[in-house]
Amino acid sequence: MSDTSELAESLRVSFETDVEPCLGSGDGRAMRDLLDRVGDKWSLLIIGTLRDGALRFSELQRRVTGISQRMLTLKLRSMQRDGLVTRTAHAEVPPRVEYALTPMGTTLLEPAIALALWAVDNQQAIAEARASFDAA
Amino acid sequence: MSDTSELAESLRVSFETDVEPCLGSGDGRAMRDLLDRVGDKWSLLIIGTLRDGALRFSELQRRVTGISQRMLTLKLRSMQRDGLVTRTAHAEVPPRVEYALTPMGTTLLEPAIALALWAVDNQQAIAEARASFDAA
DNA sequence: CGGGATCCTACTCGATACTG
DNA sequence: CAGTATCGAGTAGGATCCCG
Repeated sequence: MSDTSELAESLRVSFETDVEPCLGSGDGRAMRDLLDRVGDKWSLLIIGTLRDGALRFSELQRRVTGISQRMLTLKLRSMQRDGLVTRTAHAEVPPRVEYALTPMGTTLLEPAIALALWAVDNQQAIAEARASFDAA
Repeated sequence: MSDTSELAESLRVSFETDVEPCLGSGDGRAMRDLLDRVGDKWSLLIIGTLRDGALRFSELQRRVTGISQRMLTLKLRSMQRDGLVTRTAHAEVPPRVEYALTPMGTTLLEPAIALALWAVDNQQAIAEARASFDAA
């Protein structure tokens, strides 16, 4: 596990000019916008599911366990609007619609994976912290 | 900008065993837990604000623009429970309470910064994608 | 100063039913 | 198959007042 200083050092030049106004103090517009978009229950899971290539609507719904038809529609529409996914409708019977990540959507995959790894690495520590906190 | 394959390659060993069940298909328990914790409107902004060291409650509220007293209290309590921040109350008059990141909270800073940088880098592209989508 | 207790609103999300 | 439409419950989050 590398500590934060390594990354922080490599990012020092851009850190104060770019991150300061968005992650830390101030209004954090960019960060808040991002969280409004993909900080919800499903968006990152959908993006993760699309990482291997295009999928049709029903296949997507089968893989993202528990998502309702409605939410899948809504989230896909929103992500399409933001330029994160493409929607390709094939004029056939029965209809076939495929969704895929755009180049920009793919670049989001990188920090998303980093976050997912953190989640996996620390989920047990968090559970323990929780338990000991609740004991008091 | 590096594409995703570089990181994906360096993480290949753990990717399928660790990320697969959480970011992509399946129930995505770890990822969902993480989003439930820090995927809200304020948590990551608070963590970002604490990156330079301990701050008192009122100072925190002044820096995280727009947060209500209530939400700051709630989020800090939740993050303390999860072992992400520490709360130190000094027995003085007037009372002084300081919050700081735990080591685990600091490690979360790393992927959080990566995400913040992505947000900054892509906010304009997203705004443009939105505009052109709405035009149709 | 650093909260706790309440009240209230707006929006999210799920379930269900219907359609091209 | 891939949606759209509608309803209803739950909840995040803001405003306000009070307390040690």
